[in-house]
Amino acid sequence: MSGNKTVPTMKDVAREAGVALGTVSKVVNGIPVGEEYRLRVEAAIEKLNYRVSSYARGLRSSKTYTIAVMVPNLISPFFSKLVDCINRELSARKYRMLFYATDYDPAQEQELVHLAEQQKVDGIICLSYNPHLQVSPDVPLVSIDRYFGAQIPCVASDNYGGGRLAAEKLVENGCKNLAFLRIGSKLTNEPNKRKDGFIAACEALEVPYTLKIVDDYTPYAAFEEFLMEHFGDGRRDFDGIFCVTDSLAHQIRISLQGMDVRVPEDVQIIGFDGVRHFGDLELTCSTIVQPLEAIAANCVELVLSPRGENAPALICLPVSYGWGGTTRE
Amino acid sequence: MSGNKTVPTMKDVAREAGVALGTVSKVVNGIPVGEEYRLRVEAAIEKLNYRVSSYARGLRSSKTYTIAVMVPNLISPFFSKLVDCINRELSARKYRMLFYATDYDPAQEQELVHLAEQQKVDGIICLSYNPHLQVSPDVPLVSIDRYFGAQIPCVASDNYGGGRLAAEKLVENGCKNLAFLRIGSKLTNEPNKRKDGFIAACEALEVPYTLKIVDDYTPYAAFEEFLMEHFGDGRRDFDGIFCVTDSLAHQIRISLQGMDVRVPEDVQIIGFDGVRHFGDLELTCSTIVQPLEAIAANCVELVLSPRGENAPALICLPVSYGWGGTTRE
DNA sequence: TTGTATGCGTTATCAT
DNA sequence: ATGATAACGCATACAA
Repeated sequence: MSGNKTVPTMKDVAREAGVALGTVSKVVNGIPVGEEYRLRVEAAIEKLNYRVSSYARGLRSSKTYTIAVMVPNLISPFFSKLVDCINRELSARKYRMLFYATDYDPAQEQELVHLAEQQKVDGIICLSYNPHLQVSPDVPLVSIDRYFGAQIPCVASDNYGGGRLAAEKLVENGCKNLAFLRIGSKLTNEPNKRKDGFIAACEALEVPYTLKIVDDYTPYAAFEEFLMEHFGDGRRDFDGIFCVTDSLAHQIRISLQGMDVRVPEDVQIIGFDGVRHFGDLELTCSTIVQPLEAIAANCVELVLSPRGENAPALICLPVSYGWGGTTRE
Repeated sequence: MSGNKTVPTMKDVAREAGVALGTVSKVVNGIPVGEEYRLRVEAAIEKLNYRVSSYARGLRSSKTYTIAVMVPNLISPFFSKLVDCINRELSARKYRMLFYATDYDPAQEQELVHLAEQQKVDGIICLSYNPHLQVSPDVPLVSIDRYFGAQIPCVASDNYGGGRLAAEKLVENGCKNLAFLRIGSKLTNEPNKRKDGFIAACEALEVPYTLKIVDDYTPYAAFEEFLMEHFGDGRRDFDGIFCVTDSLAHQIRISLQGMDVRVPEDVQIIGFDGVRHFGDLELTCSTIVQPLEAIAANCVELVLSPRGENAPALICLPVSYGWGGTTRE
């Protein structure tokens, strides 16, 4: 016992094992070394309970095994499950996750990117709402759901296909008059394509449709009015509604039930995301399910792989329909 | 332009500003320095877009402004909201969050503690299911919901009071026959006190009660059987049920409705946690709400404050009742 | 194959 | 108040 109560360093291990510093480093990094030496070093490491300092290592080799992950928050079940999946994917590869929440604030997003750079992470995975995000070219960045340009890979669900699928399912279930309800950022991002796909399918199927689209700052009451207008006094203007998210679908369903409109008997509703009650129970509504595991896997794969020349600029992953009680069948 | 494409270092800033290295360091760290010099340094920092390397800083001063946070997963809305709150609290203090999910695996929890130590974090906040967690004494650790002993501060809700409150509310709402349903780890942890408080209140109020307690590995079907036994064939053995979590309350409600038992007309249900639909909409059931913001604030406060002699060993935070549709009133 | 020495970017301790 | 210099713990090129 040295009697010194400081945390052991590589030098301590070397002294304990009676070998040179470099030898310890090699053992720690899995570089071949004499069997005899290796055992001595391993024993010393065990005895001293030694751990490499990732700060010293990061300083020296600027490889930190850390990825920064940035989403608006962890309260929304969609985001939190996404981060959960990314974390699993990173853990499996022995990477650590530095987490940042942005609260949809572009300035904070920018700030966090800087923080992440300062932290010298090996890469950044972000779901950003800042269209002008400035990112230093020497830290790999992968974007989810927002296309920044060819130099920044973007991973997203097949939002367009999801919109089509929603319309097709509703029609297949007998709907004759459809509506698309959307609340969210006006910025061009991948989820906007949900509407495009929906419209395309409606037109292909020659089914009439109505759009109700409002921005983030519009109170939900705008939808209440819309519903009152089309379902008040026994009116049943629509028999199929596609909502841009499961969250909106949930709220619409509550509102309709408050108006004595039956779901799914009078109106069928399809949401988007695939959110489940308590994260892993039933779907909260019939929905277009986003493949979160696949999205996460692709993000991690992209952010860790050296930015090859032939790196894809946009990866679009297939969605699927999931029944959750708000449609027939 | 130096033409050098490497990231700028403090030395570069010093050269650019025509001052010494130490001066730059002082400016960066807010240590008083001549006005003239400060401006020159700040200009150089701006021009070169310089960022301190937290790895070099961590190596030198072993202060990393990073806290490791460890919970079983981010899928459960309770955990994800908890982590969201902790993250907010850390961000406000300019701390970063290193996130780890454990999947309830004790071995993995231990592994992650080691990783966190290696990472040389300034502290660890964890919600652990490993009763034998070994943690090095020189990294501050704060535990949520599990009391490890006087040397490790624990932050928890007033689970006992919550159990009492649940029973009292049910009785206040007219219930005559209560049941407590629990699924979860058998390990002694703070949430176990929910049952104790419930029982205490039932006995004080002289209301009959029944317990149905199973462990994590029991399939949910055990509860189906229990319900069939007490509510099948028109039986109504209980008119008030206290479930150990909102998640269980949700499942019980679904099962009961499938048996044509009306909630809350025939049976009132109270859960525990305060989980909301989509994180911020209505409560998923009538429930005992845990003060997550307060829990997070206390954890962060404790983990960052030097382990004083008079540091509390257990902080118990008040819960409240929230109506969520599964009780009358 | 093993040991030695240098430097990564900072901070802190000295002289100046 | 400012400038030079020595660590911090590790990886690696180089010498033995």
